Amino acid sequence: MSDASPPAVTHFIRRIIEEDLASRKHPRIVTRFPPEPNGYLHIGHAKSIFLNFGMAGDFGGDCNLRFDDTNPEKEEAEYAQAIEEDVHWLGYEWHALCHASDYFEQLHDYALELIRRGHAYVDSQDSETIRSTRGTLTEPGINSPYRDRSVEENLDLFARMRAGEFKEGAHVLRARIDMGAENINMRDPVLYRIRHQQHHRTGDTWSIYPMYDFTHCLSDAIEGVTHSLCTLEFEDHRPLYDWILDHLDPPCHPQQIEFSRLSLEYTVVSKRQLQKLIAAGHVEGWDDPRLPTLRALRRRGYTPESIREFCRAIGVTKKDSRISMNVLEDSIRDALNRSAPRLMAVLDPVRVILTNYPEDQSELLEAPNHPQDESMGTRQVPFGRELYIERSDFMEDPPKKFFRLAPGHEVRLRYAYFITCQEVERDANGEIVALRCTYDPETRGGNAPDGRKVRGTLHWVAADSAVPAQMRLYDRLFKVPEPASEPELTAALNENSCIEMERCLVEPEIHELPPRTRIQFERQGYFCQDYDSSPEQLIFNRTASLRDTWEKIRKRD
RNA sequence: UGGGCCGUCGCCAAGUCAGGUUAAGGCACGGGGUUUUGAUCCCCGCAUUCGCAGGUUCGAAUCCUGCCGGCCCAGCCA
Repeated sequence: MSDASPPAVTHFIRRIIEEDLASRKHPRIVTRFPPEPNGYLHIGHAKSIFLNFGMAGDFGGDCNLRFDDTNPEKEEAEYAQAIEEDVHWLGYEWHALCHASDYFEQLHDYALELIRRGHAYVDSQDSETIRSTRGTLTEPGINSPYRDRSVEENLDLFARMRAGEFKEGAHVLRARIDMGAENINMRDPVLYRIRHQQHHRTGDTWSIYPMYDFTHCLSDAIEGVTHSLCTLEFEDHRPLYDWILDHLDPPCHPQQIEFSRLSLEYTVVSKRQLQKLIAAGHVEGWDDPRLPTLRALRRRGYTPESIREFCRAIGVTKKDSRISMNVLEDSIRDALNRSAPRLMAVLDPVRVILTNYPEDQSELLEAPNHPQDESMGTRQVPFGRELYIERSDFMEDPPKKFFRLAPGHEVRLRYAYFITCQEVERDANGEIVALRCTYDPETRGGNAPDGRKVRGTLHWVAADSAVPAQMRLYDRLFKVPEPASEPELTAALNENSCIEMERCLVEPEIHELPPRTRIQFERQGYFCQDYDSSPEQLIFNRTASLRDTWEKIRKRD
């Protein structure tokens, strides 16, 4: 239980920054996390947040949160709000909260300058024509007939585009680069398009909106970003990023560096696919605990530090990769093992009657709240003649390696007594309704004075004080590691991704803990109360199960 | 088939730019120990080999050449 923070992981971006600082290329670094406010953040965004904010933090620089809000038809203030919350929840504070839309006027000035320098022109072809004249991967494009308009005409047309004189699609502003470029992004890319749409921040003041490529590099430059970190698919855009900055006089020329995006096994992160699952009712919403969105992980019980640890563990490279769920699970188990107080809860109860325990007697037994951390204190657990244990902890005809309860077997009830099963009671259908057991009064607390050992220790709750609860046991959403490449996404869904246990029982101590406390129900896993939970109707989400070696052995044999 | 990028253990990933003896670490897996959670924790094992084939060199995962495999790009999306 050391609290030494894990060593910083070295990677190529960290090394570039170290070199730039050492060479005094930059006295200090500035990064930015630039989401488009058109959806909720997910675990993939966490990697980028961790990288951008992490590098700034590690080197004493700044990281801005910048909304890349250049497309009014897809963006909403609601998403921006949620993104701010999620970044904060992950544990980060931005240096400045920025919006690309804050730069619309400056961007427009830069566009004017590009036109004056003869590097941009207004094209009046329709989008269909622009597409068909762009060429293909192997053939060059052909010049627009409007490519050689005079600067004056371009300026006039662009001004009228801004003034809203034209309908959408009538004209666009294009960079004048090279229709024969091998890199398709350099074939006179569109810089501005006409959109008569309400923008969530600028309202109807603009009827032209800048494209990503024009906006991003200049926004970075305006903010003094030194290292513009983005994912691999923008690699082909870097020449354009540099071209725009090289053909204007921006305050600085940031360096774009690309890294591979995160993909996780057994899940999907694309907005389109998540939306589909929600719309079809396969999950409850954007914060359904089975989803990889940050809101969902939070609801499920993941801690911000466990997600940061996950991001640290996976590293940063340019290699396409798919991370195993085990890594995510390991990070939350590690965090919660250290911090979660322990309690007992029985998910699928079977009654136990201690035939030799006095009627109407009860007592309180002391139990530590954490087996390795005494500072977490102890609690009193009520015990009595009638108890409940886990149905799966009893087998009438057990295999040899089963050292839980069985007829004639003696086991320990954790922090309580040794008990021995004497009799099995069944109802008319043959269902087990109760186990009649005897207890050994000499073993109070869980140790036998004569030194005899038992192999099994079971969790339990007392019948008259246990608190009813519902538990939701989550598992991977899909049954295949790469659902996104499945022909039919929904066919790959794991039908057991959420198992609701309705008749669970929790020891009464639960009422002493704050509702969002992440706890370990011993031998079961880590849980926390769901948003739907109330003191009258407790509902728990299982964040992660415990490692289960017995289950592994059982399956193997 | 144009351009860009990538290939080190089942999954991640150091190391590659400035070649130097037996290729970090994590997850997973296997074995053992401690244990009142079959949890945790601790120990041990886990790539004679770095996509493949040649070449340079006293010496190559690192340099050169040629292959093979994978990802991305033809939105007035980001």
